Amino acid sequence: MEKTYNPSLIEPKYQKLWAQQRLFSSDANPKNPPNNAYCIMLPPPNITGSLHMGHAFQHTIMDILARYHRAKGEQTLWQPGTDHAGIATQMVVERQLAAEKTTRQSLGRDKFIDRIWDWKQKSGGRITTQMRRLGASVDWEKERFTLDEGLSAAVKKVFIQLYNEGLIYRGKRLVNWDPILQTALSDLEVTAEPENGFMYYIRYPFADENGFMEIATTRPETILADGALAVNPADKRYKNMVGKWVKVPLTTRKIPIVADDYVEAEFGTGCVKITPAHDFNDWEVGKRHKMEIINLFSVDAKMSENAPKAYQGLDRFVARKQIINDLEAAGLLIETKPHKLTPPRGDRSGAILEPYLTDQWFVKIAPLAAPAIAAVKNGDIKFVPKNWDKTYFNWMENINDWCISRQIWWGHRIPAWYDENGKIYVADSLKEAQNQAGKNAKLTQDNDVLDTWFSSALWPFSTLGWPEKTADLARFYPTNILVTGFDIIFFWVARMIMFGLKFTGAVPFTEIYITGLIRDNHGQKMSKSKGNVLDPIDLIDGISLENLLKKRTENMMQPKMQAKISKQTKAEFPHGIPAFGTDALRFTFAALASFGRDIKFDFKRVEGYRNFCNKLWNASRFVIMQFEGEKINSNSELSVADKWIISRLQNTKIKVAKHLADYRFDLMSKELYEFVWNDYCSWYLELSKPLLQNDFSKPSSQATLLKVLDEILILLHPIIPFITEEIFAQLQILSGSKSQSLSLEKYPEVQMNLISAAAEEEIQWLQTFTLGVRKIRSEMNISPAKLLPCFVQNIGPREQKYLQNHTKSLNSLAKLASIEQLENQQTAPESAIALVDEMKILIPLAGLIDKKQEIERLNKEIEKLEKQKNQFESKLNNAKFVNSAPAEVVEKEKQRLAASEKAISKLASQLSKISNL
RNA sequence: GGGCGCUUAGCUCAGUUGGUAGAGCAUCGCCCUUACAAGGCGAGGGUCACAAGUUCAAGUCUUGUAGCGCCCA
Repeated sequence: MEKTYNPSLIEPKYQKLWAQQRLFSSDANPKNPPNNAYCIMLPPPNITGSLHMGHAFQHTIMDILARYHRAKGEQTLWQPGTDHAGIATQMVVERQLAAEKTTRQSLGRDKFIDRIWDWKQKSGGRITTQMRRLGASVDWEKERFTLDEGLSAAVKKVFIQLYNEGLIYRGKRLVNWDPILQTALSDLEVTAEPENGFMYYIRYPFADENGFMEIATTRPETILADGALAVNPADKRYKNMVGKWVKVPLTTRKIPIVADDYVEAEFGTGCVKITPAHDFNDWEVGKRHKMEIINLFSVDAKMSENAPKAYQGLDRFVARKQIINDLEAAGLLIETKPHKLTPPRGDRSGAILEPYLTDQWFVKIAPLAAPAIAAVKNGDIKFVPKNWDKTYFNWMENINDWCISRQIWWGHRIPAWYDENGKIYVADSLKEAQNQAGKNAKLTQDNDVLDTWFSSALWPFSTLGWPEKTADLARFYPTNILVTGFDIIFFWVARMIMFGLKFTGAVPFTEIYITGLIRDNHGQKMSKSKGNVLDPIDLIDGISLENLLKKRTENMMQPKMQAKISKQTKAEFPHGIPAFGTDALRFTFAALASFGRDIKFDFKRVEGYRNFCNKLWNASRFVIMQFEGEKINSNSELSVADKWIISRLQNTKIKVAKHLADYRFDLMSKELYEFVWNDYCSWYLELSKPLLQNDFSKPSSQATLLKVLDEILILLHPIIPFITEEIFAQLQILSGSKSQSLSLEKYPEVQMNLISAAAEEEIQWLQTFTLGVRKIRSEMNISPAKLLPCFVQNIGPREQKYLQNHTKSLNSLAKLASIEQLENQQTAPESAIALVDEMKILIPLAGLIDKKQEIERLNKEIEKLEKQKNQFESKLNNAKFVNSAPAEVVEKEKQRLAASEKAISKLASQLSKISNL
């Protein structure tokens, strides 16, 4: 084996091996009845995307679960695939067309869609390639795409059924309209951040008398489509105005003043304009008061023919300027004040959205939401951590109908046809629609496609072959757990639950693990525009500062930021990023996976876990070196040290299993980290060294070294599959066996009979002994290489036995020249002292240790013990404590007091002894 | 405005039914000891945001205050 762990030599090997051997096929381990199946659905990544830290994090977690359950012998399917991402994908290809100075319109619908498929062929699914680098043990043979034939059939079936049940309807509604993409968006695709804008104060002259009403608005261009002015009915200022009419500025129209509770008297002037066609609230008010509805804009947010001639064809913001000028000229503009507002923007295009009146398709959501709420309330589905159910309920209980039509071309085309009279026929095919409409009807299909999330909502069962009754569906559905981020609870999770229950009658998954969001080391969201993005592949392979800078500052939307980003990057990564390897990155993700909602990612952590891999690597080297040319005898009698590490191993397995069951991957990885580094490497390997020198204890040490390492590898394999696979292969060479892969090894069971309290007590004694000597050595500045003589005194039968068992080990661990026993009445030489329970360890000062220093050290130690003693004493002197605390707690406290008193007296007598010398 | 959450060592975070506050990194010593300097041995470092309450006992339970954050409207 190489002296240093080098992931780049290991990882490609096993990536290939796993793929070639089809080790992660979900057809392995089948049993009938299918009571041992385990299934995770990969949240299908967007095909335009690439693997980011969030993916890598979630994929690591899913992989740990998949590998663990597979090793437990369950028939495991981790279902991969990608999402067609309607708008995002269409934008990518439209941008290419723009570069070629053409448009999708001039290309035509069919050619455009062909073009997207071409693009998908070439560069789509970049994430799936990267997933292989991460070691994701998905079943690639089952990979699906949301526009696959089968999945498309499922979408159609669902649409038709919902339509026939009246749960999908078409209607003229205000929707969030993106004037750049020229499509409707669902509520969830809208973002709103505070921005600087203006509040305009405007006069509306009364129609039949002198004077004005004054209103405040942030959108003066919509004046032209006003349906009324409104005031609060309780507002005394305007009591007499209700029912009067005003002239709409810059038009010839007149509108009434109405009273409506919606108006807040304290806001602005207390009088607002109502524009039913261009504001969601106004739409409701308009309906209540039966107002005229004027649609002022065309699809690209320019003034339509419904606007006065002077403004027709103007962009909305140009029109706003013009209208303000005209109002001012007419003396109707009172003032303009700066104002913070939160305009709705499209999450893809960034355009300010228009509430826009169009015909759209909607899912009537309330009847679907009710059972989906119940499923979580009654525990059929559990959120992990539990608190997320509140977020879910909060949204589900206030849910609006879902606008599912999009005016784009890439996606599932809506299976609806219209005849000349506009009558709708929803059907599986044109032929079927024609059957419904009659031979003579001339049918045209709806141009729109469905929201991408409509097909993703079917993912857990459509990927398994639904609506066909496939074996996979029977075996793997309902799936076991969904792993995803809280940002898509509404977009995706809730909709899967609704559709899953509706169409399969069962929940799509029984647990939902909500991961935190990976942020940078300052807690900032990672984003291209902030220039703080880390690419998981760069952490694996490493990247030079130069390339990192290039990556972070290339194609910036705001070139201003470039200098700042360069500076930050140089400060954080002065030498770029070293290659840490996949395993180190995966271990880091596991260690970070606590239940917090934000995860600050510091690349220093990766370094630490890379070091852990190196530690494991070198420990394995040590083990392998102990066997060169030797047979392993696994039937020899175990030493106490052997029993101890095997006992510790059982405890570790118990804890690992518990943490996995609780989805506490952070605690799971910490447990393994500590066991491997502390118990196995720091103590057991060191303990084994003298035992390996002795022909009697050697065979059991060899066997134990190997057995424990072997189990360590299997336990760690779900987290760090590559390095463990490589070490396993090395051990295979040693033992001459020929297992194909570590991932086929059975997960080790806990063996309760191997837990030995006696061995744990004995080794703990040995550890305390060793630490006591080391502490003296270090505090007295004695070289680690110097072998020290040592006396022990006040020895009971237990100590007698332990000393007999471990003299060699103690000599080796504590670097002692000798351990001599003194009778209690014998006087020891002038010494530094350490205690192991009742027993004294004495290290003679002679020439090595400064007396003054030892006095100081003892004083410090006694002071510390006194402090503790006082705490125990004051507790025990408190009658209330003694009377009300459980007896065992009181007893424990008494023991602590006694122990500290004994220790103090021993140290104090030693102190006086050497002080008097 | 409604909902959810956070505040523990310099930094990043654990902390089980309340019972002597922990880890990694960073810091400071001493060591190239034959698995590992990506390492070994040892050390220092905390009024658990603040206040009140419940309790024999509060980082942990309750209420309030301050600061920060996210989601929804």
